[in-house]
Amino acid sequence: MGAPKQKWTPDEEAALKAGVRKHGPGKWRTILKDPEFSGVLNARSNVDLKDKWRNMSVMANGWGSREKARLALKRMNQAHKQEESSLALTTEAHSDEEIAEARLATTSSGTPQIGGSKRSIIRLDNLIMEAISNLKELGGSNKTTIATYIEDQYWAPPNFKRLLSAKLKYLTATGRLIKMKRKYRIAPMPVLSDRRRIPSVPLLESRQRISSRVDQDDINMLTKAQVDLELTKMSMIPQEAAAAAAQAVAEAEVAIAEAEDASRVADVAEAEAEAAQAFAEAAMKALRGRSTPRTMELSRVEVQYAT
DNA sequence: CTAGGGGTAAAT
DNA sequence: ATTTACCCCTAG
Repeated sequence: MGAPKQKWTPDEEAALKAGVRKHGPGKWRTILKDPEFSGVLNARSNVDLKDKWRNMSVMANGWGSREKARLALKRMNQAHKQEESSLALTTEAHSDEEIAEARLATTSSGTPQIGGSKRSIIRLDNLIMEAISNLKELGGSNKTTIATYIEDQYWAPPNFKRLLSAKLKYLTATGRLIKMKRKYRIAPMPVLSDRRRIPSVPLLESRQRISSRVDQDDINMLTKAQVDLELTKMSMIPQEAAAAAAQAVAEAEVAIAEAEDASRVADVAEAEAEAAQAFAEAAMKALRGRSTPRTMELSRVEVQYAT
């Protein structure tokens, strides 16, 4: 019964992801036949692909379709304050007997190991790290290369270049990236385990007594590309995300602009947090418009200076 | 063939 | 105990 097990290799996951990106979710058979992926996925069946995709989605979204069905929701977020006050995200009434709990769980798979209780969100950080390490360029990669990688690997918001710049700058300032000549390399991780011989990493130096808004959950950066999962869940997120993303992106843009202007790294970090969220949300809904009409208007006109 | 609902069992 | 991977089955 059960099955001996056979963990999915990163390659397979990558192939699956790529396949879905190319053919869209649900075309398992097609993906499997695609000579591009058949090499790696020849050991998997179409059903396996489906199941795997399901698992990935569940992880990433928290509500693929399975867990939500009727099983306990255990403990979930609890620190969602006021968030949807600006946009009336009416949970939509699908006129169903089913629970319409299809809201955007700000939870993500990060599993808030930190008591910070900040809204854990997808971080552009990981995307950048992944880009650099995947590019494997000796001496590092420059901004353009990184941008290109991320852009055609995922979906990038219109102001992505700017976000990336701010982000790169921030990462460099905090010592997580090393900038040499025009290239960025990943700094040797200080490691969160024990080991006091921390390399000469300037770590925090620019955050003097920043308000408590910015906390670092950045020490996260796992080896696995968790980001993949995040962006991989692109099923059909409610269009609610469109509006939210549009606004978030706009706000983040403004915030970053201001922060850059004031040369305050800390604020960039904060702005980045929101930008990352916007990025992720936008990515989810834009990656594949399968059943979603492109009616999403990214009106960035309703910017509100809130900070 | 695919989506999903249900399982079992191995890994962690 | 939870996750993860595989299987099975049924309705479209």
